[in-house]
Amino acid sequence: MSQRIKIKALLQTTPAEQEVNVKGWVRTFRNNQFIALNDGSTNSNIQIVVDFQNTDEALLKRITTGAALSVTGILVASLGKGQAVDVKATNIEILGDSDPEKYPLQPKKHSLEFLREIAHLRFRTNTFGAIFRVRNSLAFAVHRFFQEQGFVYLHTPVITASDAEGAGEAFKVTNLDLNNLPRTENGEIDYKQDFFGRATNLTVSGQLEGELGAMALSDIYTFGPTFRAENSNTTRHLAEFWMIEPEMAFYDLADNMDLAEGLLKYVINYALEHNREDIEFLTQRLLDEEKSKPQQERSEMSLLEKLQFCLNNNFERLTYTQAIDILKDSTPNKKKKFQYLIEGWGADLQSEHERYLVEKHFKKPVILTDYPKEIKSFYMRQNDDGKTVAAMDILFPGIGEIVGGSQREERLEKLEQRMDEIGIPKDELWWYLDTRRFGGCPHAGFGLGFERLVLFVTGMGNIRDVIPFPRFPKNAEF
RNA sequence: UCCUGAGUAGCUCAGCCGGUUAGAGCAUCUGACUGUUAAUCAGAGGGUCGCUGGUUCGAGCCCAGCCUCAGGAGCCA
Repeated sequence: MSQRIKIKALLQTTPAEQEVNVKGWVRTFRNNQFIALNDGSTNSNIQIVVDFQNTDEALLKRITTGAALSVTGILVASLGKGQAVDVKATNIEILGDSDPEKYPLQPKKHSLEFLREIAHLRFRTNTFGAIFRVRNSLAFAVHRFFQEQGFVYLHTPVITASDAEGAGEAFKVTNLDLNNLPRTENGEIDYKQDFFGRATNLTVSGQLEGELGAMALSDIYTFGPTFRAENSNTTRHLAEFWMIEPEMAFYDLADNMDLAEGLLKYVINYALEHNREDIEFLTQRLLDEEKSKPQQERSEMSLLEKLQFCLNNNFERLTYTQAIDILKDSTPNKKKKFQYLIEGWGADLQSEHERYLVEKHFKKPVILTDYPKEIKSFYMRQNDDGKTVAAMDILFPGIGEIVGGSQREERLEKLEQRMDEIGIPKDELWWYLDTRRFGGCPHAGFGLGFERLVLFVTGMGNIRDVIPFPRFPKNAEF
């Protein structure tokens, strides 16, 4: 028997009456004669032609939507119009039956909400097949980008003890008997008796540990899961998500921005080159979806055009102060259309303001820099004006903040002074401060939310649809 | 967590002013057809109307609480 060939390769093979073997899952079985078989290597199916008059009827009955088959047959030019080649089956083996009365996927359009409830099977749809092949390419491209530039992939811990980073609510990690918690004399939980001898949690960011690596290896990046116990119920947040966090010694803020912009363009370009078919499918999916919307709500560019536009244009770089000036003079601010009106310098920007800048004013990705220190983290380098820090946020259309980064404060005194002001315990972060004591140097880094990147490249609207098994409040199924 | 909307067949949805036996399309099953492209044609089966309580002679429909989902906001990546 012939060796199995994947459908992606088979579809590119010239038919010459050769025998082939394909394995995959039935998408549809039409007319008792035509099987659309898919193995996930591509969204396209191979059409299997069954000689139903000379095939056992019991076998035909078992060729149902979702069943796993091994088909051996002859590769021929198709007589039909929908495809170039067919496999004329000579032997069909049912590897796994699929009860059609119970199998939830039908050969029809399903809502994303329904598919989210059957996340274990949604990979078998065209949309999710495309999404997860694109996600795979983007992940691979991230590694390639950094590896090509000599960055070291550093694994930072998933379990951490520091609760001092201020990056959001953390999930507690404990081994204690929750029904019988040991208490101290004051009645507090006695974590000394816990597994690590202290309170621990799942990491909310690998940045601080990443900086330690950069202070020896020069350029490092992390790429791993991150956890936030925030009760966030939005299309842009997950309780478990993947983050890419590079840290670079001897980089300033401008170097940092160049790297981030370069990374985003590199990985988008990689996906366009390697997942053209999937991105074209997702582009069409979006166009079909928008047909039901009124004209004014439809996007000006298709997904494909948006991605290409992103590659061919420089991201707009401006300071927070410049952004405030633009927003203050903007029509929605003057006409009081913003829910939060921009009155002056110092206010945090709301989603509506970021959207205005990115989607209405500049109509391209925007990098905002030099925010007021009050609204940013303690580790960001203070600028000479005494008011702002060397921070940068990259804002993408439809997504909002996709990257958040900064030049890090390398001056021990300035860092300690800021920690005191905000009330961050210096003793807990003694190891972090040590890097400023022993050979501290200018350095910078950023965090890129991987799912937000996948959201942008696939054109999907809900972050829960671009990670295989999303974790969010009230949901940890699968 | 807050605001808004939704929850009726496996899926997508309709259901009038509270009134008799809750409907459609698709899917499924049975049969016909056999080069189909979400095949087509004919027929059949399929319901705890999210849950709990209340109002009423009578509730899918009204009221209260809860649960879940979606969109927006906050937190952020």
